[in-house]
Amino acid sequence: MSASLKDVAKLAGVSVKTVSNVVNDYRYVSAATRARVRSAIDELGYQPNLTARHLRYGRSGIIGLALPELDIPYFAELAKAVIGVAEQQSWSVLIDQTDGRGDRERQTVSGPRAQTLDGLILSPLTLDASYLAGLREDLPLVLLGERVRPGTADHVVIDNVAAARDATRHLIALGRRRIAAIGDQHNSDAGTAEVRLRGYREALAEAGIAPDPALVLPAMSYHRPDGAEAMRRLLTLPEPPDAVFCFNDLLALGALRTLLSSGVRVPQDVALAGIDDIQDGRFSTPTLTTIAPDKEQIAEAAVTMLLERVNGYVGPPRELVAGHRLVARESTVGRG
Amino acid sequence: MSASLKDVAKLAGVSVKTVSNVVNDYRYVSAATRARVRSAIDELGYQPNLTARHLRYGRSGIIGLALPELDIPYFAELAKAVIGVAEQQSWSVLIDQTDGRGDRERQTVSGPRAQTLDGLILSPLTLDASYLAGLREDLPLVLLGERVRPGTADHVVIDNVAAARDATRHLIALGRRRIAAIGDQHNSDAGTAEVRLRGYREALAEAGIAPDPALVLPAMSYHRPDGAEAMRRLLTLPEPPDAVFCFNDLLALGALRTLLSSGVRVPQDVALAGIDDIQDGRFSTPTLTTIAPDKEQIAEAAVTMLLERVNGYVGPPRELVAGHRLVARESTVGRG
DNA sequence: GATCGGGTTTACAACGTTGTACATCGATCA
DNA sequence: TGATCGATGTACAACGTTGTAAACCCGATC
Repeated sequence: MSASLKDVAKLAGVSVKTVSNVVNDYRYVSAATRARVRSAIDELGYQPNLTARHLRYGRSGIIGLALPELDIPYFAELAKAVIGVAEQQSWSVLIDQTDGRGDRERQTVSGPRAQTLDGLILSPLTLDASYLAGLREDLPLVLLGERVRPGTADHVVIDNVAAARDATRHLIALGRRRIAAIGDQHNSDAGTAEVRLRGYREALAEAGIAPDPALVLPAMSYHRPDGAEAMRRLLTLPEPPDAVFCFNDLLALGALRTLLSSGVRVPQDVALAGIDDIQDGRFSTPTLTTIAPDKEQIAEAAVTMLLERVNGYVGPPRELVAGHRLVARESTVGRG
Repeated sequence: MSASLKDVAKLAGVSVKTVSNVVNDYRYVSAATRARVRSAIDELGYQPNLTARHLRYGRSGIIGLALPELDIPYFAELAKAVIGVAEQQSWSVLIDQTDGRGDRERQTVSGPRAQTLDGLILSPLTLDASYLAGLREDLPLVLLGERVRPGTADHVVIDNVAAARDATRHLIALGRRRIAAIGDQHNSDAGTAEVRLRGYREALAEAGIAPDPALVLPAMSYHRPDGAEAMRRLLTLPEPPDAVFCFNDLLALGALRTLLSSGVRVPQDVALAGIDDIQDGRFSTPTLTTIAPDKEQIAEAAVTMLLERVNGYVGPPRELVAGHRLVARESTVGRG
């Protein structure tokens, strides 16, 4: 058992509250008393019991971070950043993995575990409207990503239309004309897939390239095997693409695997670009051209907005658009 | 504010304790009362306040997982598994990133944040003896990995000597004779590096291959750039290796990058193997031969051992050796 | 008809903390 | 000299929960 205020008080011969006052640097404690209490604290190795504090304050000091899976590099890197930022402000982060399943996501936001949280940063995959219904109505919430109707909660995004457009423009600028897209998803509207698809189409339109529906491939999820599979199908087309834009880097790495093991040269035969700038893409061969979202900024903004809400800020839902930039690597421009 | 027992009690016209009894399925509550309380609970949407419970019980329901960095795939995959197992038993996991720095690790185990934890799973990089001194002496602890003198706490490992030996044997069986090792670390004794180096040497000795010190390269840390850099140096040797065993997969992926961008063929010119079986290695080109530790088993064992301690088990420190197996892929055996 | 016993319910205290209100004290001021 | 003031310290209650012990009620027992 660790020492409590009571133990310290007894040892120092003062009241419990006085010890509490010392611990909290309350102004009106005489130097003598303070010294006596301090030494008692040291002697007993007292550390305040955070659980009791949290009960008293009606807060837990813990925010939740709900994301699909930690072994997806983008989310791992994001989690790292979020934890880092939160830690700087003495907040702890509890990670919940939703597996991208709607029921798990709902449970996360409404289950008893959510009860302990002072706020939640949610990076949903399947978020629909019914979702927010289950919410503790007083739980501060920040949403990450695009799959949300604006106006439901604070959220942090990147401009996915622009990101996809930038990537596609880059491929066009290289002289490619048959540009495929991997990562379409039919079921979800207003999802990431839709906006990235829009950006892709806009870039094609700008360049006066007629869109070919056969070049737009769906992906069940956004993992490497999905990209590999989609690429296999693209290679069977009578007229295969000369460039592929994948809606995230994992899909691109999967596609890359298929290309290389099929003897297709990248980027000579097919140029390849993704989104996320995960670390793997910096060490693949060829290295992967990608759109790099500013993850630090995203994490920083998410935590900041959330803590503002936790601290009582009220106001209409806010949206922050974090920056992104094109990082051209070997998979499109070859070896410099 | 969410409803408390008191609110429910008032609505149902019973005492607070009776509501508590209903919530906890206490035996002696009449059917009528129970029904009345239940409906009051539903009406108010009552959910127990876990913070208060934890205070009452002297527990937080939260275990810590301290690891170097989440963006290292091995740790991300491990974290995923640990969180999954803990969740099944209704425990929450709080992740702490130590960055592999000793001071951060020490802070993790002794700082105020540790105060809230019921137990800690620690995967240290620089753990030394002074480390455990700062520990809350009553904090249940499970250590992961090898960098620990046995006898200090429960810990879960794989047989790193055997793992390294298996990988090296595999390279030898392919007919390679100049086998390099990347990942040596001088400063730490009894660390992962040392045991893996030992396994490597044992396998060489078995095969009657004279060890060449020039083929053993250190790595500052175990990230991709370290592997890439070490490989660069190996390639400058008058007699470069025909195989490389890296002490983890990230080093191997870094080395692979260097090899391929130098025009060296893998595995024809140089065969390559790592340890960890991270997902990247299944989609690199060539795919990466590796030693796969049973991460599920590790996570399962760590959580189980920890919760046993939390639940009062006392006894001498235990050690569990989790399984591992060789996964031969293209980087050694080429394309099947 | 008083006693017993078991089911059922309740009041109270406690986990460790801090806000509020009040008590105490010495010094200052009219 | 007595009132006032600020500095310092304290007792108490409360956050929401549950263990303990005791109270209550009813039917069965003697």
